[in-house]
Amino acid sequence: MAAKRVTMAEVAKEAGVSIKTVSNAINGVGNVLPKTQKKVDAAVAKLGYRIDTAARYLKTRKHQNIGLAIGGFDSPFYTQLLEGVIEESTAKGYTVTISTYNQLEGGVEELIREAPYSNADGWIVYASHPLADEGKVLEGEYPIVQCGNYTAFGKADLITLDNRGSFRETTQLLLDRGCTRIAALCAPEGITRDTYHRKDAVRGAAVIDRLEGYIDALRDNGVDVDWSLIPDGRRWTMAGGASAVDDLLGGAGDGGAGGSGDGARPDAILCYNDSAALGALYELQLRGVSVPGDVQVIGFDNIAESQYSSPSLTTVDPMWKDYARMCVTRLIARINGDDSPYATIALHPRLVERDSTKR
Amino acid sequence: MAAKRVTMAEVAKEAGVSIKTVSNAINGVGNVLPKTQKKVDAAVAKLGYRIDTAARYLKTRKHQNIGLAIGGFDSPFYTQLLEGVIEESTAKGYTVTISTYNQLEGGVEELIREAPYSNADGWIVYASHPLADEGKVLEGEYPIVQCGNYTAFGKADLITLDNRGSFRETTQLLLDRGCTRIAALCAPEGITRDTYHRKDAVRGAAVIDRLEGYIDALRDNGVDVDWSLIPDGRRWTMAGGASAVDDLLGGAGDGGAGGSGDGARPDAILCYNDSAALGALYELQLRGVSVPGDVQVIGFDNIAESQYSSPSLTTVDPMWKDYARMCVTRLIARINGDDSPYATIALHPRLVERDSTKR
DNA sequence: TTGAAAGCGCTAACAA
DNA sequence: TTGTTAGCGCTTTCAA
Repeated sequence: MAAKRVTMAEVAKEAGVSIKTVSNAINGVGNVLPKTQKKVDAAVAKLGYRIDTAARYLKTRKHQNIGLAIGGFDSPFYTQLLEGVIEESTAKGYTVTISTYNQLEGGVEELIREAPYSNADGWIVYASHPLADEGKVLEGEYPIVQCGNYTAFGKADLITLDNRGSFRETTQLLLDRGCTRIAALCAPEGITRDTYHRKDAVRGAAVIDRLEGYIDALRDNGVDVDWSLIPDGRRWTMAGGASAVDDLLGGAGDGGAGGSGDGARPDAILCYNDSAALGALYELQLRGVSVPGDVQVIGFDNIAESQYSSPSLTTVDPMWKDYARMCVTRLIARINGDDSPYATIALHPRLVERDSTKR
Repeated sequence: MAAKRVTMAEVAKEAGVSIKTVSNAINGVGNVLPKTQKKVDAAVAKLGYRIDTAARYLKTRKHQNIGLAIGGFDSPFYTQLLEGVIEESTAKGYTVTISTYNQLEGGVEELIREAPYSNADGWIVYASHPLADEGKVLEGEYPIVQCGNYTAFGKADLITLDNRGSFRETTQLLLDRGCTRIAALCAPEGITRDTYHRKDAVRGAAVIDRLEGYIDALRDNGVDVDWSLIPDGRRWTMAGGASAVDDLLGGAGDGGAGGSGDGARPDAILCYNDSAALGALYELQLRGVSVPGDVQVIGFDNIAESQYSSPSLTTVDPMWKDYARMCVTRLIARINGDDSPYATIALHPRLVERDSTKR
């Protein structure tokens, strides 16, 4: 169980130098003569010495470990964030502790409050909703980097995605290619022509941002928003996407409510995620609608399945690895004393063009 | 950055007792008079004291942290394992360190070799292939619990899934319901009627085990194995499942090699995972084959999408939470000195019946 | 039942 | 450039 047996003292004895010299040699601190370094290195190798990080912490107050907090694992995105965080942290000499807050009574806030007592030098916190009390819990000297689609109230660095800009660009691309009836799947529950002005009441910020980007582009181009092309309240799943298409094309749904379908058929469908897009693809083909011939389809997320669908799905890659890398870089800077003003960093996703859109 | 400011000494002073007493009171060790306990509790609350686990480790050699090692995040299964491990560990007062070994030059073995020098009291290692050197790296006194579909060579506890038994039972169920032509999707690359006897050369143990369970059941019932019902070498993806169905029904494939389709159409399709099953479902319906009317379909994994497909997918739930719980329980026992003989624990999955099979 | 003091493995002043 | 020494915050003998 106990694993660290060889101590610095033993290495020092073996090398015939003092403990301090061993410490210096190992940490590359101060000036150590090449021969001394060699003697130490040899002793370390011979004895199989490994530094005891917990003992080192007692003096340095640094664990060389960073924490990642997420709600749970309900979105495939978490996995990618985690993967990126592990890679980047490992590369920078940090280990990773992971914790979920969905089952905690106090939620994220409780986790953040407990963070200083963990064995992590700082935490990356993915917030799945705005923090309570205007992010009061972020105040303090403990390094926290927040990420996700909600504000950090200027009380911590925030890594986020440019959802709005991304959807605006994607919509613009379709417009540039001559599409005139671009559908957007799907608006949050209850968001329709009549309720759009009350959108602030909706908590799913990413959805709203994406919808706004879509609307921005239409308006930029003098195109009126046709709300019959924006079905609301579907889940972002294959079934949700399929049911929305069902609505748009005016057929009997397989689970969704009856739809409108008052206008002509859309010539493009912009989806809030890939699952919905795959469901849309499925439903379109079931009805004999050609993709991309009759309708072009674009997803968001670039999940693995999207490149194997038929036709393969054009989608927006959020570049989670870069996202994760940014979180880690920012956090480590803070851990090392960076006290520059907190910043919001909105990463811009990249379009991955495949067969579901025309060339 | 440094977070732990209040020390035991301060608590002792505040409570008017000695450090030893505070230690005893906090850890529930020895006999502490109720009044003394109260005084200490009050001081702890007043000062906001939190024990410094790193300092405690110096004496106890226990980090109260367990490590989880996986290759990467290429399978949704990893996420579920991780989630279960976090829940169970947290419940037992352990934090979780996570590490991936796919990018390590030395692979799992390297990670296991380094494990004793980490800040974890033991590691749960998911092996995605048999360990080199007959698991030699497992020898030593450091607690490791292996999990996954490969042997631990009797050198560590192994948590695994009863893949063979599960497929046998599922096949039996279909037989009991009168199915006579049950297809199995998909055999590993190169495993056919002619090469089956050489199956030991194949490294994907889970696949072979599942295939054998299927064959077991057929033989138990005196049914000959019809290899035209066992397409080989597909990826376990939607596309792979679709292409296999394409083969079985004798059409032009969308990526797979040309198939046989020499016999009558299958009346049931048993899939090695849900993704393939969903692809099969898709392809069957595209061809106007009714599910479950003409063909019953069963998946494996119980991924989220499977309950939203149409028809909803009958599948086998590996019960990852229980699996994870078992890993943690076993590891903590070992950490606490359990030195009973190493055991292999094969968990039995549970059938989740939905609409893709008849009632 | 509680206290005093030593020491876990390491780093960092301070000396030499 | 290297050695000596004093702790970091905790647990744990050994006494009281």
